[in-house]
Amino acid sequence: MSIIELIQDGVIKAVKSLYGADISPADITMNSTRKEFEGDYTVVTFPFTRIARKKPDEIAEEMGQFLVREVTHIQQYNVIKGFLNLSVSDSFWRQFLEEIHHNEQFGRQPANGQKVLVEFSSPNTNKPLHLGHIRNILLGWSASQILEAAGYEVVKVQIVNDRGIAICKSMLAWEKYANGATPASTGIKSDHFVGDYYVLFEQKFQEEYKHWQHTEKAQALLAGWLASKEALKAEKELAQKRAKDQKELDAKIAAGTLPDDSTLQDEDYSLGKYFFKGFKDEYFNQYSTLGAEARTMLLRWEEGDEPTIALWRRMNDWVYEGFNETYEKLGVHFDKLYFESNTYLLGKDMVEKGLAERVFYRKDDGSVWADLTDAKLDHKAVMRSDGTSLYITQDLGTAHLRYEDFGVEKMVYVVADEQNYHFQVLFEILKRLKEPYANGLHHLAYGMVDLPTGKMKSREGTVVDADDLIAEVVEEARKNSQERDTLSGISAEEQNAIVNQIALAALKFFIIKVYPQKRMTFDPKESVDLQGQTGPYVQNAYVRVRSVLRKGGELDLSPATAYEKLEAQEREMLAQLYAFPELVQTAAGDYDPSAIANFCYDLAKAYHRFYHDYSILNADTEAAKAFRLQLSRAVANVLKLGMSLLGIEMPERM
RNA sequence: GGUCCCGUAGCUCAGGGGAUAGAGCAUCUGACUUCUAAUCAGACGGUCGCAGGUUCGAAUCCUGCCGGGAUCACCA
Repeated sequence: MSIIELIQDGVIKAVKSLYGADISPADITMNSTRKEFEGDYTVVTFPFTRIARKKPDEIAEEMGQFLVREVTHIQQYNVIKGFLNLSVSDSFWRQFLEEIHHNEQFGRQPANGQKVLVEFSSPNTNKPLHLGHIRNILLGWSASQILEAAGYEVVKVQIVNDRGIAICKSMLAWEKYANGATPASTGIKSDHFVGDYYVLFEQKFQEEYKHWQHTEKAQALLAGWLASKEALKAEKELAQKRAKDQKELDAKIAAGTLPDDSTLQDEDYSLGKYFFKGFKDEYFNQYSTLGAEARTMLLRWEEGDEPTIALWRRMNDWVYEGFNETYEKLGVHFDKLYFESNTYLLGKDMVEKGLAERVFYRKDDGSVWADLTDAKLDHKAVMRSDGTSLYITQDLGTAHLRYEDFGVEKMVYVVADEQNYHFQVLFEILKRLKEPYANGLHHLAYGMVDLPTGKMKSREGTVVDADDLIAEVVEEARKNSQERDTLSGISAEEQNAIVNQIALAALKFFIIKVYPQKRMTFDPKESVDLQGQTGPYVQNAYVRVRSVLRKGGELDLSPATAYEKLEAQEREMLAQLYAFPELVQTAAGDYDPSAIANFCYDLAKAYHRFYHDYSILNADTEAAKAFRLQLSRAVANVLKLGMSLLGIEMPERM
């Protein structure tokens, strides 16, 4: 039994013995004692006033006496305004520390025999990875590590969107404009190389589109639209948008972030522009030459045309090579990759099964639907009238395939919160199809990443590239490292490795510490901070321990048993360490890496303060010295494991 | 418009029924002959979006409103 359970048990007995009532652990409010008061755990006695018909202070007093008498490890108590603060005996903490200080895996739970699959990253192959992918990857990796620590067997996968019109655009642009250039011939990182051709396609297409807008055909279409009701609606919408933009601009000027003579002049609120913006897809599909060529290429790909497939393979391989470099820099890897080119036709047998079991119905036009209105969702199409698959059809099939591949009872999808509805629908359908893993599905949704200047928009070129960002934090860490001379004694190679560890700790911690479901603002300047509530701050606590342990050498730690009176700061850290295993379980249950990040920070903070206030190697007694070395080691172990659950490595020095 | 997520210090975020709401950044002030100062201590900074309700007790739970975002395709 844990000390917390012992106390709860004691409280239940106390209530029974003192007031003759039966309560359950759920009726007890217990927290760790606030720093400003003496004690380790606090029982709130207000809820018992009704049962005892006494004042909180009286209850606390009686209960405190009872617990000290009846619960072995409760040494003393004090009462403040109805709060019963309990102190755990020094010997309990000493024994706890004795048990864990040498255990580098303390906090890791034994295998629970369950298997979980985690899907994350899941990029498209037409563009390099960006900041949004980084949040996804870090959350996915971290969630995987946490689940593993909580006892699950974890399978890490991604689904790669390697097919479709987007990659065809890159392929076409490369074929038309590259003159045989390759990543090797240009020296450009290979996924960026492919992305450049995607961008080039969009440029050429825009040029073509602009040109077309002046043709008679285009002007006639515009004139027709201008006479329609939609144009009236659009006019209102534009007027509203203009007013809103003006208000924002005024606010910025008032705040002094923009010069007083700023205007909205550059913005085009004309109806013509509005129309052609909305008409873009139709133009692409019906009028554009480049659009026709790209669609032809997709058709050829679907027919299995050899040269097209060869080009597709070649360009996708470039992309994977580039992605792998980025994954390696981030320190993540996958157990299996699923490719949409293999899975996009899956799910049709599940549609059949669903029809047979009346989970789906067929409309007159042949399309197949699920009626989810009784689950407060809508009707959802799962197959087109021409018998082809939809996105969700593929997801149904892929889920089933994964179950066949791995026999998992849980599946976690790390996907941005814009797809919340999609996953509600997907999970509901899988439940109705009675898939065996249907109750173990979870969508780990996370909010978009904004920049201090606003949303990332590819059209405006404000997307933060993953590789650039990593390079930037490494550079910052290098500069900082050079300003100190702490690494002068070691090889350049080791220095590099450490600088990398520090840089990535800064970046990763900055992102993971935020609760996943929250939209977050990513300030590049703050993300490279190495001080304060940051990854390097936590690393530094670890490094301090390592340094002390190096200096301490092979000391005999057995005198620790003679350490008599623990300091408040020591007890605080012990209580933190004590809570770690349960935190791992909670974080796994909530799929919440930010909880681990915040814990690591709090523990590091407590250690930094302790380190400043007390001497370890020069402690007054051998007992204190041995005890503090044990404590330091335990803290280091937990920090190292905790941070590893976030995908962050700990350097030995920094 | 329906549904979902978010609103806490100037900024970035913790806390998710209990004590006087906490950190970091920024600003200011102190602490390195002593285990790594990537550290520590202090000052400054709050109508926890607003209004009701439940409760001995609400930043936390409920309802309504306001603000921000997402989503509501035989797209992915």
